Amino acid sequence: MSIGPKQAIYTEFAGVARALGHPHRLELIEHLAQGERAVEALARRTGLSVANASQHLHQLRRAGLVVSRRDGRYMIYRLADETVLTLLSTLRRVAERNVAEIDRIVRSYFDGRDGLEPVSRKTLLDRLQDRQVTVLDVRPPDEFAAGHVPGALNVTLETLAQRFEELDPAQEIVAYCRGAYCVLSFEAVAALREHGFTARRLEEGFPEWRAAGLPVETGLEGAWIRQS
Amino acid sequence: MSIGPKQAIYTEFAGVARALGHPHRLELIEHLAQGERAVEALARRTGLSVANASQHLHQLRRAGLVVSRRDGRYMIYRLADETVLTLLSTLRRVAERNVAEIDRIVRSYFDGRDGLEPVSRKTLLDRLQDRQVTVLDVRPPDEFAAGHVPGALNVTLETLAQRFEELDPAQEIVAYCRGAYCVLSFEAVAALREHGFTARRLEEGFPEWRAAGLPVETGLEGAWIRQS
DNA sequence: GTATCATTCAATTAATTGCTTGAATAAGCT
DNA sequence: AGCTTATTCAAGCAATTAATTGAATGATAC
Repeated sequence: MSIGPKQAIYTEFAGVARALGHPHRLELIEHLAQGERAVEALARRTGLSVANASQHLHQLRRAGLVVSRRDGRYMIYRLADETVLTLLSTLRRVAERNVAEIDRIVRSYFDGRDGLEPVSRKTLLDRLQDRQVTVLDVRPPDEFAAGHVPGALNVTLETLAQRFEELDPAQEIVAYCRGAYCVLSFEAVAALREHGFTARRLEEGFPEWRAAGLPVETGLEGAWIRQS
Repeated sequence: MSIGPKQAIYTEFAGVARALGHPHRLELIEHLAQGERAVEALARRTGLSVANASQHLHQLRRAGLVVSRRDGRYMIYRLADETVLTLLSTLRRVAERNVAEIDRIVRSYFDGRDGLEPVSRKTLLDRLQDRQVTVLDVRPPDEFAAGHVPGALNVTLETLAQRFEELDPAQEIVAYCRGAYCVLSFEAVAALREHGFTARRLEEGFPEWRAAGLPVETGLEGAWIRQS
């Protein structure tokens, strides 16, 4: 029995959805959202074996969500285009809204660490222009160097813990990292609050900031510490 | 080994994506986008066995994409909320843009039947207000009755073929049905063009029209035929 | 050429998915 | 109560998927 064109097209749509249907692949996409990466780097950062990462990347490529090119002996993967991020963000919104389990996980892991609403991109942009805020970027230095919110300080949880006194207690602090569910920004906010700072998280991560066309700064200038 | 909160949340996201990862479930959602339906009605319209449809609906419900309530001996399913349609629409956009196979299918099945760009919702709305257009709704009468583009005529391909002479050849015709890939609207446009009419498809279906907050008319008044 | 490194391929295993079939619930009708 | 209808459950089978392992390919460095 042959299928009609609608079924054929829906099969392709389903193929794309399936490609998003594994946590490891979502995490690979999260890393690719920071910039293009080779297989081994992705495997290391996600904790997957290289062969396993390679196979997941193939599935993403077959679905058209990522593309690859060879550079010497490295195979460089990157997201196919910016609509992939939009799709992921929509998936997140629908899931947060309709899956009770997500709310439960967020509460049990993060509650008490972040009782306040996260800061929206627009709010942060406004405060940034008035220099009313200190921004912390909790990602690894190479991702920070490839692009970050202008004026942001790049810190690890360790360096942060050692250098609280260098931060201005009068100024609100906003922390962000790769995406909405980065544990690091939750931890940073929790640590800051314990020390009496006013701290909140940015609602999403840096890829969404850049995708929204907001200003981006590159380089390692603000690694630590540039007080505004 | 235990997994962190991010992995746990990504597992939930992946679950939602997986629920969209089967053509039958996408088709079930397409029908549910027209309005709430009982299991047997969905099974009949999609050509699935009742047990099979029931199981697919359970998966959609587990993922939070649909909800159900009992009404007498019927179990009525409906989309969880309007964000589900947004997600589907985003999935469509990403897939159309990045999956070469979809372009191939569209060409081989539909090309020659629709060389022209489809009409956007906004364009149709403008022309509607100037009464410059005849709108055809190619869906079954019950879906038409539950809501349609104001002034649209509800036709089947059969009735259309018999009553070309009742249409005004001077006026452009726009046809639509459930979604972007409804074969019926392609067929209707093809038939109309063969008879010398200027006909195009609406870019998407009625659910997207309604979701965009555009005017909706209900009832069977325009079943056939109300010349403007 | 040989050695080395990054990636992919191929084979295997365990787990999951999709579908069918027939029985079990659940609600309404007479 | 008994009958009918709508839906779900449970068992079973074929097909697919995820992950591991070790071998094979492709490219650079010596």
